[in-house]
Amino acid sequence: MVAGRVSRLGLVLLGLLDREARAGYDLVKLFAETPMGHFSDSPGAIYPALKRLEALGLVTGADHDTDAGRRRRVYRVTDAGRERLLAWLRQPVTRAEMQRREGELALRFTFMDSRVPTEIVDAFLRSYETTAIEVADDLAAYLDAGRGTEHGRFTVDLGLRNYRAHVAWARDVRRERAWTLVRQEA
Amino acid sequence: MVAGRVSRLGLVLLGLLDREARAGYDLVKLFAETPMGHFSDSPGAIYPALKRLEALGLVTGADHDTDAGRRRRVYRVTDAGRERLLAWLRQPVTRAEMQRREGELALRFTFMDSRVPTEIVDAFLRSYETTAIEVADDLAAYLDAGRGTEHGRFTVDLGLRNYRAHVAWARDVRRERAWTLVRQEA
DNA sequence: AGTTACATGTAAGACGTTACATGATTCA
DNA sequence: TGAATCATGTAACGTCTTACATGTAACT
Repeated sequence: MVAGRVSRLGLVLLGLLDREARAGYDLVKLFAETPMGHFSDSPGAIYPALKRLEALGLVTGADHDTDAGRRRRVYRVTDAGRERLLAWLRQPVTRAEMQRREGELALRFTFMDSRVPTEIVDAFLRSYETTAIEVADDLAAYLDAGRGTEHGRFTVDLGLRNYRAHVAWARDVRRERAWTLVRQEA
Repeated sequence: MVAGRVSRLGLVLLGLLDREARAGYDLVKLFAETPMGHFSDSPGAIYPALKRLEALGLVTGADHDTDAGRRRRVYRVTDAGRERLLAWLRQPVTRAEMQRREGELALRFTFMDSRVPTEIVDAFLRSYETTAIEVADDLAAYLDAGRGTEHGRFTVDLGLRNYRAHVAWARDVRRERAWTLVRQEA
């Protein structure tokens, strides 16, 4: 295990690079275009993040000269980087994480493709669903208790609706996965 | 208008202090207990933020000695602070804001209590609903276009469900507001 | 007497935002 | 030739996180 923290942006970059080797500029464009968990599409964030990943030995950058002599530094994930990425994906779903950083969990799911063992994905979705249920129950209890201001309660209600959507999502994805697994076996 | 940026945490503190004068410790506890848009309940964030607000002249802190000689620095919002808070609440709802910082908008609604003119609250909810519809439509279009990986599409689907919940929420809140207004007139 | 809760703060470090700088290439 | 795009970076700045420090008061 490599020492040193990796920021959320770093982990996302790791996930993207694991799929396909890319240059920093490609990633900048990618963030600007895709409607994902909204990250800084600013080079001032991405280039330093890539350098940090390289310093930790999680990615390696190689200067490729394109057809036209333009320099491009293409990064690819190392074995240690792949390990680190998997460690991130494998992390259990906690309430703290779900409440603190909405979207980071979904992001993890995004990177759980064919390389990740099915059991890990299943475990993720199961714990995602149960955790979302817990959080939703908490919010519902808060509303039942009748605390907070009127608008504060409305805001909590919005959170509650969101978590219910999370629950339904996890359930639906699991269902769809079960369905495709059955089809594959047939 | 006071110059100088105010962080999101700063704005939240401003909103809370506008309601009721409090000491830093009260705010620390508040964040630790309430299930709101998840902020750092760490003193290392809150105390400096209060000092920044004070330096900008948006709040004033006064040392009160409690019954028992324990020192407590109680902060209250100044006129300039109230102005700044209102300016924040009045800001139009933009797509960028909705996509970048989920929850900040809901936070704004939380602080729109009786002091805020009804028209502003109505305008907020209306633009909130239309903006959420726009964003949801975008995500739906992305899914229709069939781009992205399988799991990436699932993640976008989660986002879509969330935005649909936002739309429904805004609609319901508006409806309920209309209802209570009718009751008040009767 | 020792632990918990009250209450305020500082210091180090990491990270992201914004803005700027640089230079090559392609296209009008 | 000039503008837009490609492509990589740096510097300043503010803010949050984590961890630590300090001291009082209440409870057991």
